[in-house]
Amino acid sequence: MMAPDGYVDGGHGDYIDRVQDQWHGIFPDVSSGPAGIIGRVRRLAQLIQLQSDSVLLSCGISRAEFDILALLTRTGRPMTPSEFASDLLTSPAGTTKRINKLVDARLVTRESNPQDGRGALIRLTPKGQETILPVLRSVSDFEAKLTGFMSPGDRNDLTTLLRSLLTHVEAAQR
Amino acid sequence: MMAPDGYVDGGHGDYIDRVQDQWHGIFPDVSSGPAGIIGRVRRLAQLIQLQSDSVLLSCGISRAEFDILALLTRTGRPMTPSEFASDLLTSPAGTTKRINKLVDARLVTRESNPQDGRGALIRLTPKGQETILPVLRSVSDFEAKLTGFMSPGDRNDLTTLLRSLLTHVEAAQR
DNA sequence: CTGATATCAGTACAACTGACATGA
DNA sequence: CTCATGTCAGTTTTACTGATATCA
Repeated sequence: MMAPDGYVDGGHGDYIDRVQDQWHGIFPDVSSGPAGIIGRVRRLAQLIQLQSDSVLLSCGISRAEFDILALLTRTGRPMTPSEFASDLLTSPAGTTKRINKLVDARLVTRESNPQDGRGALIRLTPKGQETILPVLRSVSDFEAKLTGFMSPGDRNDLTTLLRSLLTHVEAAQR
Repeated sequence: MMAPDGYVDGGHGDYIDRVQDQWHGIFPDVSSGPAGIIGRVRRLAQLIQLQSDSVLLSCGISRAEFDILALLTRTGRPMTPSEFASDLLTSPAGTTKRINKLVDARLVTRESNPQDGRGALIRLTPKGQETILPVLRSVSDFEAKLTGFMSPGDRNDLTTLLRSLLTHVEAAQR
C-alpha cells in the first residue's frame, strides 16, 4: 500500500511498524517515512549491539577493547592514539584509558614515536594477536548468521542503499 | 564488480568501504559481505545518534527523557514502568531513575495503579506535552533531512529491506 | 506460597572537561 | 610563540546488581 508521500504503509512485521501505527493514530497527517528508515537503523543497532556484546563477553573481551584490537589488526601496523580517536569517534582521554587497559593486559605495547616525540605508537603484541583472531572469527560468524537468511540480491541491494545513506550522513557530519 | 560470494565489491564511498579494503588486504579470502550490512548499520546509528543528540540538546532534553516522553505521546495513554522497560530495553531500576527525573521536572506524574496495587501509572502532564511536541517536530525534521536526498523508490526499497532484517533480528532475540 | 512489580542502595563503568607536560 | 599530541585528575552520568516491600 502506498501513502501519499510515497512511503510504503507498513504491515505489522516489526517494532517500527507498531511504533508507526501508533504515531499514525495520534497524528494521522504526519509523514512517518523517514522514521521507517532511521528508526529501524537505530533499533537494529541496539539489538545487534546487545547480541554482539554477548558474543564478545563469551570471548572474555569488551567492546572497547575489541574495537581497538580489530583496528590494529586490519591496518596491520602500529598506530597512534589520535588515529584510534578519530576512527572510533572517542575523546583523547577516553582513548588513553582504553589503551592503558590493553597495555596492562599485555595485548598491546606503547612506544614513543620516533618520528614525533609528542606521540605514542601502539603496537599489537603476539598475545594480542592470539587473543583477537578467534574473536574476529566469532563476530564474523555472528554477522553472517544475522544476514544469511537474505537472498544474495537483497543483500547487495541493502548494502548499496546503506552505503548511499552512510555516505550522505558522513557528509552531513562535517 | 561481483565477488565470488555474491556481494558487491565496494568502491571507496564510505567508512565501511575503507574498512573492508583493509580487511581484504590482510585476509584476502575472507568474505566481508555481512559486515557490509552490519557494519554500516552500526556506523550509521553511531553517527545519527551523535547528530540527533545535538538536536535534542538544543531542545534542552536528554535522549533518555525523550524516549519516555515520545513513548507516552505515541500511545496516548498512561503507562507502567514495566511497559517502558520492555519497550526501551532498559532495566527496571534504570527505568525508575529516568521516571524520577521526569517527575522532578514536572513533565510526568506517578500515580498508583488502581487496577494493580503493586504498579505505578506514569502520565504525561500538560507541561510534558508542551515540552515534547516541538522536540518531536525537530527530530522529525532532522530525520527527513537525512533521508530526503534518496529517491522515493530507494527509500521504499531500503525501508522494506530493513524491515526484513529487523524482523529477523527480533526473532533471533528470543 | 509463588511470582511479578517497582523502588532503593550501593557499585561499577564509561565518558567527558579542563589542566598540564611535551615537542613540532 | 602557537598549535597539536597525549595523559592525568576529578567529575558526572549512566546503568547494573542485589535486596526489599508490596500485592496479584
